[in-house]
Amino acid sequence: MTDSALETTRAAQKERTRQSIMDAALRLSHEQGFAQISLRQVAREAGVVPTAFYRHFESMDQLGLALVEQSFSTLRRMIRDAQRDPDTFANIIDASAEILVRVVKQNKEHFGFVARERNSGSDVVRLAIHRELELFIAELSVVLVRLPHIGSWSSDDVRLAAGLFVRNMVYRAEQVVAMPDGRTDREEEIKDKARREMRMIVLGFEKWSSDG
Amino acid sequence: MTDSALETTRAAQKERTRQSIMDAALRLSHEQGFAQISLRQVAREAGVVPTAFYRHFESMDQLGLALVEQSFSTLRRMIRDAQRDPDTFANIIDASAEILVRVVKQNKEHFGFVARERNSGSDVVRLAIHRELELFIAELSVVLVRLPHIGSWSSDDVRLAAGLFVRNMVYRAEQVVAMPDGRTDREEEIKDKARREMRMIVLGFEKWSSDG
DNA sequence: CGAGTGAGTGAACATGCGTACACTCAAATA
DNA sequence: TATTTGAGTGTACGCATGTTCACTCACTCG
Repeated sequence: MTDSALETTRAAQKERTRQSIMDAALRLSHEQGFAQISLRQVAREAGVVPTAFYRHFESMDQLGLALVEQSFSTLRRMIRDAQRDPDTFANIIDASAEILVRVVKQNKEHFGFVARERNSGSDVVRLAIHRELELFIAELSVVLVRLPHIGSWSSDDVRLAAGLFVRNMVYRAEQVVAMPDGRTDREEEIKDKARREMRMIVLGFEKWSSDG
Repeated sequence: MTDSALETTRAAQKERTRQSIMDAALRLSHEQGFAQISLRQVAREAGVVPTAFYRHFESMDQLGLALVEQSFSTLRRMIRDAQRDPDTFANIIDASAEILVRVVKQNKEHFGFVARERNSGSDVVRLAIHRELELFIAELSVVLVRLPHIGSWSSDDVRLAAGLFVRNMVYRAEQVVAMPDGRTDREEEIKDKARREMRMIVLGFEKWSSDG
């Protein structure tokens, strides 16, 4: 009846199994891609019999949707933290590069999942990711519009700029995910490239607004 | 013995079958992704018995590599044509947007294949695509370096800029591929967005060189 | 405490898969 | 013309898959 940390109730045990299925799927996806893995593989990796899978998800597609949701809640936490950080407005570029690399490194499975499944796999998973990325771009637009040069732009232009930013961040996130664990030199290199790219884009912003 | 157009020699027939296998794979990939399709599906779609597949490719991976090669030869022809076109230097942005949409529309299967399989599927196909994209970025760098503002940059910066350009073009190419056939309004919209994005990036180029 | 619920089990199934093998029979070659 | 070659065939195999069904038995709740 209590909901303490070491819960042994039925509901808590079910939740634990559900999570171990999701973790197993994330782990296997990392090596083969979500669309390539089978229900039986997931069940095996999760230490559960294939039929037990159905107690938690009605199909692999539903599992995929759950993973999309979980991954993007990580992503949203990232942008929320970034907005709270006072450095963000002082120097949005360095702060963004820093936060990007740090958070992605801490959540490789989730970001890897989004980056990988964004353009492949089942339609339902791909569409869910694209919808979430659109939402993410919309959120970033709200942040951008408060920046010095951008306040006066059309909302269409802001969206376009936010899209450029997000797609570039997703690309660099992919590289962080692909990075071998020990290589902090590669990490600095990626951070530096992300920084320079963002600077190029932001410089474009400035010129854009002064032109028109 | 002659090599006329309607060749019926053994070698010509073999080539025809090989091509029909590649076409079948491209068609099926469009709907399910290359990694999801089976050797037997490909053979069936090509109108050939499964074992005949092995007369032409030793595995699905080898088929995938052949498709990467064929797709990129299309891409390379595109950039070569763009360089020949005198308008390109006069107005690189409008010309690029125009060429991008036109050529991608004419080769949806190939561009779709590259866009889709770039981040998924078998390791060997993914790595081959990334290598080819690096080559493509290198080629574009050679074009960029001859533009007014860029001549004085470090080669590292040129590469970075070329990367921004190529990744954005790949993204817009994806959209053209995903576009329903009749929708020329969507086509103009994509072209317009590509143009504005490239302008933003290029404006960044100008400021970059005046700052640095 | 005693009945009922539902997470997890284990056997069974039809299906599609990759690949091995022995084959045919037209075109190429000698 | 007689022989060789090799693209395409047909059968057969063992294996992994998704889903079904009847089951157990610990936990929940009246």
